[in-house]
Amino acid sequence: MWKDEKFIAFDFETSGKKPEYALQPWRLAQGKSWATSFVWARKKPKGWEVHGGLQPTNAMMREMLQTAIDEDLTIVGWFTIFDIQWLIAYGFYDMVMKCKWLDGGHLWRHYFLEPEYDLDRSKKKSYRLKDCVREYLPDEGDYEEGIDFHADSPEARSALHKYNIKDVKFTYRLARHFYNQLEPNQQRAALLEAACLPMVAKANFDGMLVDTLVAHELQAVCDQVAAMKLEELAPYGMTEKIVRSHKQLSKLMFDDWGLPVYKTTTTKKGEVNRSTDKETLHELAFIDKRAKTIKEYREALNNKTKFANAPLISAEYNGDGKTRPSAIVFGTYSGRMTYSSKQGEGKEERPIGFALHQMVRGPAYRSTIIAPPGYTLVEFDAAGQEFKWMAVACKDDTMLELCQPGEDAHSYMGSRITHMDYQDMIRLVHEGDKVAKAGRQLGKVANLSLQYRTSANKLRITARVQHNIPMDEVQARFIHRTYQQTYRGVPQYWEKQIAMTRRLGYVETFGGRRVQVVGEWDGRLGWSMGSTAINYKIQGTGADQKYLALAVIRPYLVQIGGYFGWDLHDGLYLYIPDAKVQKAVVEIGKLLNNLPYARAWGFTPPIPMPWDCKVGKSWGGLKEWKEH
DNA sequence: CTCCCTTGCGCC
DNA sequence: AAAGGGCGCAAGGGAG
Repeated sequence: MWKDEKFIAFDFETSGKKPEYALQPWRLAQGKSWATSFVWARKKPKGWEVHGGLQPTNAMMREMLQTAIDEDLTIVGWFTIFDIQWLIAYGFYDMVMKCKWLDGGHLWRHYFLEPEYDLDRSKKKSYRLKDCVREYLPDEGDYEEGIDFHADSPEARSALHKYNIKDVKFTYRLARHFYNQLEPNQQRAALLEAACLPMVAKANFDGMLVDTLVAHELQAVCDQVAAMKLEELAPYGMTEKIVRSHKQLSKLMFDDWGLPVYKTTTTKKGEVNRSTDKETLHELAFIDKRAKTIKEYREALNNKTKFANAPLISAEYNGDGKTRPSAIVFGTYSGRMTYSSKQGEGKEERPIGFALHQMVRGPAYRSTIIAPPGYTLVEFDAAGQEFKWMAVACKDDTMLELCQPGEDAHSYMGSRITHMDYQDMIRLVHEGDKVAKAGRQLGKVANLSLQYRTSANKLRITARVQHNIPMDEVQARFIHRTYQQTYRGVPQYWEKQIAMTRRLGYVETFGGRRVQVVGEWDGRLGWSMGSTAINYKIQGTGADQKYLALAVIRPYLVQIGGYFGWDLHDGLYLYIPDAKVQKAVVEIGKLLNNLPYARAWGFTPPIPMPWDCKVGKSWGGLKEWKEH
C-alpha cells in the first residue's frame, strides 16, 4: 500500500522564446527555453506541504532532490520523463540518478489498460493528466481553462503557479489511487518499469549524435538510386509524382501498361482499390521487370525522407547537431517503448527526431548515428527473445530443449522441413554448405512466422516477399503442418491461453503486467481478442524483461559514467566511456545473463536467457563482441 | 489552407 | 471463410 510519508509529487511549467520551445528542455542551454514555475508537495496528516515557486531557482530543485535522497522518498510526476529532463537541464543529473521515480500516467495505464482492437475506434485513449482529472475527479472541472503559459503579467504568473500546484496535487492523488488499485504483482511490475525513468529522461535530453557527412552521402546515394530507377521507367510514363501516389501508380500500371490486377482492397466507403503494395510488385516482377524497378524506386524515395533527411533536419532544428527521437515508456499496450520523431500536432508539428524504431537495417542507414566523442556504443540483445518466452509459456519439450546452449532451433526446424538429419545440418551449415544454409533459412522463417496463428498462405507471402524464397501453396501448407507437429505445445498454448483469458478477463505476463481483454469472444473481434491473449503474454514479458534489465544495470552504468542510449524492443543500446568498454561489457553481460527473475517476478524461467553483445563507434558499425 | 482518411511500409 | 501482434510515419486525395 501507498504510504504518504514515502511519496512526493512534482511538476514544472515552462516557456521559451517560441511557445514550442517550452517542450524542449535542451534549449535551456541555448537560452531559448526555461522553467516558469516549479512545485513539489507532500501530504502530511494535517494537510498539504507545498514547496517551490515562480521563476524557480536551483535551490528549490536541490531541496526537493535532497529531501527525497535523505528521506528515501519516491518522486511522482505525470509523464515524469519530461519533468526529469528539466532537472537534468538545470544540472542535477547526479542527484536525479540517486532518486526513485514514479509516473502517475503509467500507473493509470497499468490499472486501466485495454488494447485497441476496434479499428473504428481510431481515436486512441489519451492519458494526459487533464483527461484523468476529468474522468476521475469530475468536480474539479476544466481547471486548465484560461491559463496562459507564456504571459508575463503578475496576474497571469500567479494563476500559472496556482495551476502548477493543482497539477501536483492531482498527480499525487491520482497516482496514489491507481497504485492502490493494482494487485501486488502489478505494483511490482510498475515499480520495476519506473526504474528506467531517469535513464530515459537523460537519453531524450541528450539525443543522438548525427554524422552529418555520412547522412549527406546517404542522401546522395538515395538520389542516385532514385534517378537511375526513374531513368529506366520514364520512357513508360513514370514520374516521381506518380510513384508517390498509389492511385496514380495503379492507373499507370493497370490501365496504361495493362498489367494484370494482382489483388484489390475495399475501403470503408466501398471503393475498390487495385493494390500497388510490395507483395503486388514482387509478384508482378515475374511477368514484368518494371515492377521490381518501381519497388526499388519507391523504396529509395521513402527511405531518403525518413532516414536520411529526418536525422539531418532534426539535428539542424534542435540546434545542437543532435537528433531526438522521443522515447515513450509504455508506449504500446504490451509495455514496449515507442519513439516519436515529432513534437506537437498538425501545423504545430516540430521535427525533433526520426522514426528510430523503423530505421532500415544495415550499415548504410544506421551509420548516420554515432556515439559521442569519448564513448563507445554497446548493444545488448536478448537472443531469440520471443522464441524463448514462447517455449517457456507453452512448455513444449522440443522448444525448451532447443533453448539450451549449443542447440540451433532454426537448423532443427530446417532439418524437419527438408528431411535432413539435425546434426548433419548444423555441421553442413557450419561448413558453409549452400543447400543446408537454405534449409536453415526455411527453418528460421518458419520459427519466426508461425509462432503465432499465421496461416500457411501468409507464410508463403512472407517467405516470397520478405525473404525472396520461392514457395508455393503446397510447400507452405507442408511447412505450416510440420511446425505444428514439431512444437505440439504451441497450438495447445493458443487454446489454453484463450480459454484462460476468457475466464479471467485479462492476460498476465510473467512479470505481472496485465491487459484487460473483455468483449464478445464469438463476435466480430473474437479473433483479435484471441490474438491478444496469445501474443501479449510473450511480447509483454519481453517488455518486462527489458525493464528489469534496465533496473539492474542502472547502478553499474552510473558507477562507470555510462548512459542508456535507446531501445529497440529486444535490444538495449548503451554509451560506455571508451576506457571502460572492455570491463563494462563483461560486467554488464554478467548482470544481464543472470537477471534476478525470481526475486523480481516470483518466477524462474527454466531455460537460460542469454544476451548477445555488439560494440562499435556507430550504430551501423557494431561488431560482435567476443571474450578473449 | 488545414484536417482527416486511406494506403503502404519500416522495425521488432 | 479466414484471420499473427505491436507501433509511427509519409504521402496523396478529398472534405470543408
